[in-house]
Amino acid sequence: MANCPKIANFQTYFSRTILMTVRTRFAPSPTGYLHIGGVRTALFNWLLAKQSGGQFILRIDDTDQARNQEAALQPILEGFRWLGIDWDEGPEVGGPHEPYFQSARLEKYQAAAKALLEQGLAYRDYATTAEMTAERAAAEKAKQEFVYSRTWMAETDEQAAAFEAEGRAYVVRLKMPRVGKCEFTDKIVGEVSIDWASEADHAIQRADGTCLYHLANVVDDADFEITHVVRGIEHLSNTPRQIFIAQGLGYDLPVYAHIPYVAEPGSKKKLSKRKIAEYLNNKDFKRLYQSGADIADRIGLEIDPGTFNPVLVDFYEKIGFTPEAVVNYLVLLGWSLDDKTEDFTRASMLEHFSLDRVVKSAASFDPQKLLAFQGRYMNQIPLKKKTPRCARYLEQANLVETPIECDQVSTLKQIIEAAGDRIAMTGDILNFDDFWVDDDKLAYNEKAWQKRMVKPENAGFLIGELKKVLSATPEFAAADLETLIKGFCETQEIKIGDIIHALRVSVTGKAAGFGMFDTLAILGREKVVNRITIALQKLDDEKAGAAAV
RNA sequence: GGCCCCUUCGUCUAGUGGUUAGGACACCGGCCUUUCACGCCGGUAACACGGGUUCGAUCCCCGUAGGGGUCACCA
Repeated sequence: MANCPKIANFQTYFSRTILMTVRTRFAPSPTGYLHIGGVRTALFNWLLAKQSGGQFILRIDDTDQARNQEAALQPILEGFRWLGIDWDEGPEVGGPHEPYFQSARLEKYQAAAKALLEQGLAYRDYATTAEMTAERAAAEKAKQEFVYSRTWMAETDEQAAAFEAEGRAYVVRLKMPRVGKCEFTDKIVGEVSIDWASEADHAIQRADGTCLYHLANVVDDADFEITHVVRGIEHLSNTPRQIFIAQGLGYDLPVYAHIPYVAEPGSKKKLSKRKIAEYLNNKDFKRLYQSGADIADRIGLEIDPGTFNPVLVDFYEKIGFTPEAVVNYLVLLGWSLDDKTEDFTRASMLEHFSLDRVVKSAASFDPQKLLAFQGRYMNQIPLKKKTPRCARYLEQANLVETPIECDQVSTLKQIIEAAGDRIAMTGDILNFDDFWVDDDKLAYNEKAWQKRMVKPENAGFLIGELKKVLSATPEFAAADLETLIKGFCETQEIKIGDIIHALRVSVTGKAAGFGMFDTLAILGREKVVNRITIALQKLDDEKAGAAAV
């Protein structure tokens, strides 16, 4: 072979382009929500396929409910688009194996069921639901594994006719082996060995002729030429029966890789979107939720408990997370490259991802770490990109015109620059609403007001004096203001801290914010002076009121 | 309950038959500072337990405990 380069080349070519083309898939049900655990599974699939030039396929598992499917599908597709997880074949993009909706593929499944029936690998079962339930209950009562008696199994047309004469209808069940073991290698779990006998005779076709998940799944995976089935570990116990089906139908088996589920914050239970009320007891989860809820509230977004949920990706999009941050966080949830690398670009993920390094145990969702990634990514986004994103929130909160006006944009840019990493997600721009509200509508933080204005005896006097200086100065840039105010402090023989807190409350109403000189400069002389006047009036009124009592 | 899976700081994880068990987030302390953040410096903190095997086990084997998944005419 060594002296026969042509063949060697051919082999390389052949194995890369034909044998090794990786095709993976993600198969959501159109429920309307994209679960964060599901996204991670999809991401792993996507990475695995794309890193070697393969294809990632989106298939819609809607064998059960066909109603209102289009509406329920959109949020899922939008979520993937937002995250930059694109699909080579599937809804809206089509592909060579259309259709990609299971509801439209029934004939294929029925043909497969028929083939299994003909080979004696499946049978018509005429048991009623009640009879089946009774057998199951008996097994449970005896604390034994349920093994169907096959009393109502029909393997010949004569038997079938006899049951039908009794008015019975049939489902098609797999005739599972009852001896030996099903053995297969899982890329993550390792060697798996399960007794065939522990596999029930699972139904693959309903009485109404429609087919069930396991059959549809196997048929589609083969039809779509899926090479790697990467899915949640909850499917591990489904694998033997799917192998049984695939072998019965003469398919090549895909590579299986069962990844552990994403667990709840602070527990090892599977993360579930329904348990949000419970998760809200977790202080980190609550904080994440609350910061989102605050933003949603300010932009007038209706908080639908069904969708506004940190377990769903929708949530992050709505409050201004960066998709790259979410993806980076998720890729490290159950996978790592080495002992230190944490920041991954899409390219480096593609370069380094491998199933071999997927962790075997479940990983808890950690809102704090997600937030940390988000903060880091946000910092790297250039001002030019941040500005329009932030503007959207101001518009939605009616703090600026829609669309935002030109001079407002330049103010916004200054705010974003001055705020720096205080804006961790785009929606945080709403924390700086004080720049946009009318002077007489400014809300004052009561605690700060009391502490900085009311309690210090000379606060009013100092602010009054400062107002005179600020009114008179020709320059109003941050650097000039710093010199001016420091000079003012020297004149008054006070420390800068003695005036600046009172000043901040007076002009922003808040206890904290970014640099004071920046704040003044952005606000501009007119607003600053005006707000000080209003604040001093408020102080006077309150003192007069207090004296009267 | 049957079957299957998992177990390293609070969390995500790295790691090896001999390491001061590494990193990140969080937390605590300090510095910086007009507040809040950031940043910088430092710190606390883990191999579930019990038996083996071995000169030596976090690492290999067995068991125990704990946690979890799954047992549909759902997907």
